[in-house]
Amino acid sequence: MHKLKVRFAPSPTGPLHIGGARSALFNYLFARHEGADMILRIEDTDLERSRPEYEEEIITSLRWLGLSWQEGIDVGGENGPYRQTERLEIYSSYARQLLDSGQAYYCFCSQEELESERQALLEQGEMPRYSGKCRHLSAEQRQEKLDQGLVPTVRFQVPGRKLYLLDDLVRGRVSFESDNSGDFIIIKSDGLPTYNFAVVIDDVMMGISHVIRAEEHLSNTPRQLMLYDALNFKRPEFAHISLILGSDRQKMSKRHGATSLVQYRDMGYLPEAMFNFLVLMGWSPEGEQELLTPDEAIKAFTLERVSKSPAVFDLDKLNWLNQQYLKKMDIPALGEALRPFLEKSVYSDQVKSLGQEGLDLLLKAVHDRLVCLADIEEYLALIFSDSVYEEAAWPVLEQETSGPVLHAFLETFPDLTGPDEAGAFIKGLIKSLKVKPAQVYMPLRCALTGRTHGVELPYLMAIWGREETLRRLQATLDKLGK
RNA sequence: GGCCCCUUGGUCAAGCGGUUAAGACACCGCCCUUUCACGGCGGUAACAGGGGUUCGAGUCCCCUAGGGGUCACCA
Repeated sequence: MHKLKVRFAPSPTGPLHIGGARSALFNYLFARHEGADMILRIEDTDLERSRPEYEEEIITSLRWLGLSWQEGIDVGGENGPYRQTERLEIYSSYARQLLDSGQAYYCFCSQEELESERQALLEQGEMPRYSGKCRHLSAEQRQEKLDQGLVPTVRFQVPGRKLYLLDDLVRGRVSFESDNSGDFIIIKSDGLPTYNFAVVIDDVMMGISHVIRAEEHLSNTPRQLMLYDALNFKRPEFAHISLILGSDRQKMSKRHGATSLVQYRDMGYLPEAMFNFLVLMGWSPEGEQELLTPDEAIKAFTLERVSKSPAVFDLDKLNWLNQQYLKKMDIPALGEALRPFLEKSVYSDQVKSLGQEGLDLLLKAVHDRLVCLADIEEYLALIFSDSVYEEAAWPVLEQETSGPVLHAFLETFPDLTGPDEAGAFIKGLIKSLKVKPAQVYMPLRCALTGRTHGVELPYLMAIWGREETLRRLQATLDKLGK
């Protein structure tokens, strides 16, 4: 029994998409669970759209997620090269083989020609597929075209009336009729292979045992099966996992918000949370566990438990997961994770002036409330900029009991050293004034921040110190005219 | 339109012939913390429809409807 092997084979035509990340992740989980190897291959045969910087970005994204692979573009391996544009001789030699055995032929039809044929068929209500008119060109005709300077494509000759069966590891048995597909191009006029051709050859040459990919490739699979047969290749196992949809049940796209992994990273989602979230999209472990470490996911992952139906991307759940992971961090780790966000903040200078002690206070104050790291900015605004009063703050401030409370605070608030003292002071105030806690906390909060929600007041006071705390209070009192 | 796939609460989902149809997110309520939040407890809410098969169907089969994917010299 050969060692099992999987691959993730993105096109460097854009940043790594959520869906692509999930495909990569499932390959990774399968590989780790089975003790298989994983390959990272770059499918860059679309010269127009492929860009080296996307290749970099995709690798960065995969690493950020915590994935690793044994062979591939950046780590090497004995089945390279791992970039398709560096394997062109391989594809041509197999194309040659199909040409020689009569299973493929040169096609001289121009793109304009093909387009108008397609339109004509469409108008007749027929389905658009290649007519096969270059199929039977004689050697002379072929030479004539070549002499005219026409550059041909190579088309695979699809066998007629043949049933192709696929026993997909997640979808079960799927069958296709060969007649539904016209002769398709395997080598483009620029000499590069098309996806369906290159993917088959690479998967075989690289010893891939399991092709785990998104469902959008399911209807490509019959064409690939034809190629496996024509080339006398042994087929790998296939597993087509369902798509991730936007909230309107359409394929995820820009208008659904952030779709790439780096965007989520930059918003301050933790890789562990993203990993956990993605694992739960289209797969579930036995039992009721929702929070999974990578090792737990690896241990539990099997293709049998992969869902057939598409999953809608649920930002609420991601947020919840992220918050869970954030809360699990200790203060130093949180500070570390938050550092880039603090550095690029408009309040970065104020944060620096806080010193280590003040920073720790700040971290403790926001620890339980952050949903994602980028949220820190709104808390920094709360602390470092003048109050922006929200509508709901005024009724609180205008309550009958609020005036006396605020004045009492103003007159007796001491110079203090930490949040515990500040908390004790507030409690004392409640006692001496004989009012309900809410009648002290809420007006104070509104007076100091202009908001009805926010971090713990004692922490705020400790961070500000006496002078700043009272200045804020006075500013609000001035506004109230009291 | 042809072909292919999918269909359990708003969302993720468990279920693989017999269950009061789990759990999680979101939402709502209560409690805790003498504030907001965090946390705890509880609640609302689902087998797309119709035929079969079976003693018995969310689970198996067929049809209908809905959704999605794909039909490129893109992958």
